Amino acid sequence: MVSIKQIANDMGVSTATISNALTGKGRVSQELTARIRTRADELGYRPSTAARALKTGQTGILGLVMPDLTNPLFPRIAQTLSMEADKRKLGILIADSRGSADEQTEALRRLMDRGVDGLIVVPQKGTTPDPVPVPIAVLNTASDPGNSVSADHAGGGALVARHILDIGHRKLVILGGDKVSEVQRDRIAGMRGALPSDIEVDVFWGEAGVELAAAKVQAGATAIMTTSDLIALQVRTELMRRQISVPDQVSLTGFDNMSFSSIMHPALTTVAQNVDEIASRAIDIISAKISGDTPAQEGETVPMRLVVRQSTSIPSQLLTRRRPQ
Amino acid sequence: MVSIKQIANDMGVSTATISNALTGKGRVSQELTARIRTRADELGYRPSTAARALKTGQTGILGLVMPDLTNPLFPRIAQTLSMEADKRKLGILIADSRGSADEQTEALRRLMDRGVDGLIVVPQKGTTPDPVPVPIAVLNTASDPGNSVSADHAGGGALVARHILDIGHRKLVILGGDKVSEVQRDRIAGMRGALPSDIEVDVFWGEAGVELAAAKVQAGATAIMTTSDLIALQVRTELMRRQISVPDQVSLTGFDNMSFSSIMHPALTTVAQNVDEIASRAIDIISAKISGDTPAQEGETVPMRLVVRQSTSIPSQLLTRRRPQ
DNA sequence: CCCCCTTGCTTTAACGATTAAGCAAGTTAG
DNA sequence: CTAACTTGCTTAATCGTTAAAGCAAGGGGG
Repeated sequence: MVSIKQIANDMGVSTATISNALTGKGRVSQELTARIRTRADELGYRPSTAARALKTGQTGILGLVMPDLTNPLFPRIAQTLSMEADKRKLGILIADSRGSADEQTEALRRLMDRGVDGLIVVPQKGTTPDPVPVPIAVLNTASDPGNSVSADHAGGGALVARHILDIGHRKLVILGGDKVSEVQRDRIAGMRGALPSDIEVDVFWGEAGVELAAAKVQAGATAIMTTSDLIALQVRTELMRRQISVPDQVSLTGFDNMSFSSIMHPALTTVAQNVDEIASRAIDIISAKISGDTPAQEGETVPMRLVVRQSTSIPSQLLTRRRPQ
Repeated sequence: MVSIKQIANDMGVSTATISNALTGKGRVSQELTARIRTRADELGYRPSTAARALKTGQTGILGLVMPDLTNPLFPRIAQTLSMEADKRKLGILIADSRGSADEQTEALRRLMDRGVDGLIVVPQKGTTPDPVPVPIAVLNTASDPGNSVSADHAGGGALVARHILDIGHRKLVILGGDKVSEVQRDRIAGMRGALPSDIEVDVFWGEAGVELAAAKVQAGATAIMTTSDLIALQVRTELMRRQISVPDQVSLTGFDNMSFSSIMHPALTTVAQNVDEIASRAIDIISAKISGDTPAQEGETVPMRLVVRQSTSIPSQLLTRRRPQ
């Protein structure tokens, strides 16, 4: 590995001048700067991040903590984050907070020990990450007071609920996955908030809820809104078992626009997060905090987008009533 | 941040002794070592990875390069890798080689610049990562001469083909996603290798292949084997459009046992990778290489596992022929 | 003509750890 | 009793970079 010292010897100048020329700081003549740059390239000089980190106290590394790396959203977040980080010459060190809040604390500690300049944390459901001595951006949901940026989950819930109302459904089921998740609670709160009080609606949770929801359809409900595409797919399978057709007999919606939701049958109406925008803002926020600025937009949410596909349609009663006319 | 120097001053000994006591090297009395350890804990001492990296030339960081972080397998690889790495006190820096071979080279360079001790690379389809001056483990497939560890994709193909044969299918379709992918080519080679020569089989590729495969079913084929659950789901949707039922009229198989394959309808017969084992071996190999040892098992494959679900069954001709008896 | 400022470079001291070499005291062997 | 070794510590150099401070030479203002 060629160091600044070797370039200095090679060119007969001091290491300080090399450093100044390469970083653009200090005072070095244009001509010498150019020569140094050229020579450094020729020699294949690559600055030692370790030395730089030691001297400046900055590693140029961001820590990313996720509750479960197998979360289907993780890849998309990781990818956008990684691109945005590249642009700013930052690296991304990942850590899995696997299941527990304790593991989350452990993960934070490990990343801190590695000297990360900042942290991006998607908290465990129902937890608040411990305070840390480095800048942190929290990706959760608006109702979390520590939230730095997130999708407007409540708004997304409202979007899908209004869609279901608009096409004529009046007897609905809402199905959530995990009551502990603030995100899912916000989604459901958004749905409920968009429904007038004369709409009949049941809310179920978890695995057991899948059957309850299907049963409710047999008792007259015409639409099931879930908080996740994965749950929607499960419901779809249960409905199939009971020979209830989607969307003819019941409309079905998901959340998050996962890979399979456009290719399953029927293609699933869902609500998409603008993951790019969220990741990009997260990096903006954390970068600003690292530079000591007050980040603009901290705490704001990013609108969600309704993706209407074939799993939702006008309730069959309306159709049959309409047809005779 | 408390440094070794401060502990040294605090306790009236030299920094070398602190370092020796804490790392277990050199010669320090048991008693003093214990005292130093205690005091270091009290003061909340955390070694500076930057200083250590600078002096020793080792960062304790592994680079993970994937062709597409949104690849559904990525989360599982990342998670297991991250757990195994934790055990060995290693960190994982991620990089996306987004699409092109050039980007892959770029990603490698970025990670190298950060001083990673080793690299784990899932190469871009049809490419070989450039040679790098650090230990590298390649996760691809057996037919890649540079492969360090991977699932036995050909073996997996053979497993699923034999299953289809066993239950009585004689006219088959194989459907691949991308001809450029060595992984998919190996899977298909494995399928074909397991089929006797009197079996009728067509091989199609890509988007267009989905319709061709469905058409072939209408022309008498009774089973479709795909190289990915995602493709299988697409086929399933196309079959539904043509009112061909799975598995009554045609059996369908996927690959990779993705999140949705157990909950779609019908639940998909597929072939699962032992991702844990692969990730764990990858870390073993890279760790061995970093320590200068020759890794055991390099180049070996990990067996795949057939997961039989409802999407495959005895061909209907056999059933109808059998029933009258 | 002298003082002061600017420019362009060098000197020097860090950052926090590791590690080879050194040294004093105590131990063992012959 | 002395030479040689062991034990337990210290000294000092080093990894590669940055940055404050210093200094010589040239230029401009009064």
